[in-house]
Amino acid sequence: MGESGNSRWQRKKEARPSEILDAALMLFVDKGYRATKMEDIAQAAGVTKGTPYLYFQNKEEIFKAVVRETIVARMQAMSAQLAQLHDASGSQLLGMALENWWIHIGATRSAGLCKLMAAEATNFPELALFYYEEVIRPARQLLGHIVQRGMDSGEFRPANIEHVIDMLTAPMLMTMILSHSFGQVPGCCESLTQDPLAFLKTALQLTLQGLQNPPAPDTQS
Amino acid sequence: MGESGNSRWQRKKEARPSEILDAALMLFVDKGYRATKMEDIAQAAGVTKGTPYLYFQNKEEIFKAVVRETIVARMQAMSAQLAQLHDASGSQLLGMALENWWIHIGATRSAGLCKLMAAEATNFPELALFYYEEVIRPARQLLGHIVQRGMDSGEFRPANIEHVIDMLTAPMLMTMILSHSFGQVPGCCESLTQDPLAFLKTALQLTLQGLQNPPAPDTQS
DNA sequence: GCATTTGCTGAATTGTTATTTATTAATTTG
DNA sequence: CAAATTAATAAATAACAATTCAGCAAATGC
Repeated sequence: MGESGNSRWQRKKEARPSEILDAALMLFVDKGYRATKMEDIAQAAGVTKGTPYLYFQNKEEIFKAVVRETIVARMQAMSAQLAQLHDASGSQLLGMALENWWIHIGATRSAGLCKLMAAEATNFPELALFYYEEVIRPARQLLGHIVQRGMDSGEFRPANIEHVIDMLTAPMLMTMILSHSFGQVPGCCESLTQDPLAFLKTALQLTLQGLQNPPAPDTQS
Repeated sequence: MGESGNSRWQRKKEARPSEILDAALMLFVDKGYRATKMEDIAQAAGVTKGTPYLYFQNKEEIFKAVVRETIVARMQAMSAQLAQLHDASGSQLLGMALENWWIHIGATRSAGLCKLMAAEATNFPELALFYYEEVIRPARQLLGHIVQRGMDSGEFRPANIEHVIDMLTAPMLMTMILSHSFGQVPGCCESLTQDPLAFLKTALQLTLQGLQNPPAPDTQS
């Protein structure tokens, strides 16, 4: 098997797609969708310009494949895992859901894809729709089910479900977005939470505290 | 004075800069920084490609001017206004600060600039630094002072100031970002808060409730 | 080894866009 | 009203980047 520098290239039909997707993930997270050049992806994957087009229709399909292989796959695993726990309380389930999201997505490269989509949704509406259907809707649905069941069982007091989902979601989203935007720029770092997980836990506690049944009359109907 | 269609163009040395900035604001909010073409700005301002270069060095300077004329100017006004109120409680001040931000920035086109900066910070680090110094740092400092004073006076219990700022900020940021990303894409709208101000008020109540002095031991030191 | 297949290359094509600058024409001035 | 001034134009420049495709060379089979 030829070493690097020996023959001009290697034939690797099987390995190419995942090599290309790995390279693409890295670059998309680093530079965003538009700013990532096909040639850069090719080079990072150890091939030349034309090769990615032998395995994927175009840049857009590469992006979709990356999202499927990372975020969608992990979401499904998390979802299945939570579905097992029929005896856990709503608070416990929400805590697990958010902590899992943080561990498997928020704290990984994939979080960069979440930021990327918020960043470029308007310029690439087809990608936005894809991401909405595959990621945002299922994720919100999962949280919504947990909250709804908690309200039905009397664990949580009645409240606007969408607002509750937004509240559970906002700290996570902000953390993912900031750490992949200003957090990457030298000189802007001061404003970044040094310990994201601690912040997320605090935020969750606060929201759950306000959601618990007895207290004050404030959340919308 | 020639009407439109009469002579090929009008000379308006005084009015040009603001016409150009108005057009630029609209387009930046709509398409983002990179995707906004100088020629589009020119056309929207009723001039041709070359003209903006007579009044501004380049695209970057146009963007900075837009941010100064909108967000920075309004922040200074809000800041000055809050500085007057020496008798208000911390909760009141925070409520006013966030509601003002929503009214004067969050609910206006300017919110699109906030989203834009989060979106493109990594590709345009110089702009990111400018925005950080002119907007993010002052805004966080203002909130930080209010929270600090509230903690000193005993109104708020001790907590990690940066975390509190993040918590106050996250719902606002998320609302501004989502409404200018997925919120603009037909088909993604379902997930958007229909009544952002109601959501923001709910979120603030919840955070203040957790910050008030007596209760449970949860926020970090 | 030789012929065939096919993974891969890289030059060419097509399209985009920030910025410069020579030129044009509205306005001003004397 | 004819110079002089200068706001504005628009063509040219200089990149850059997605995608295509004719041809090359690594595998494979015989």
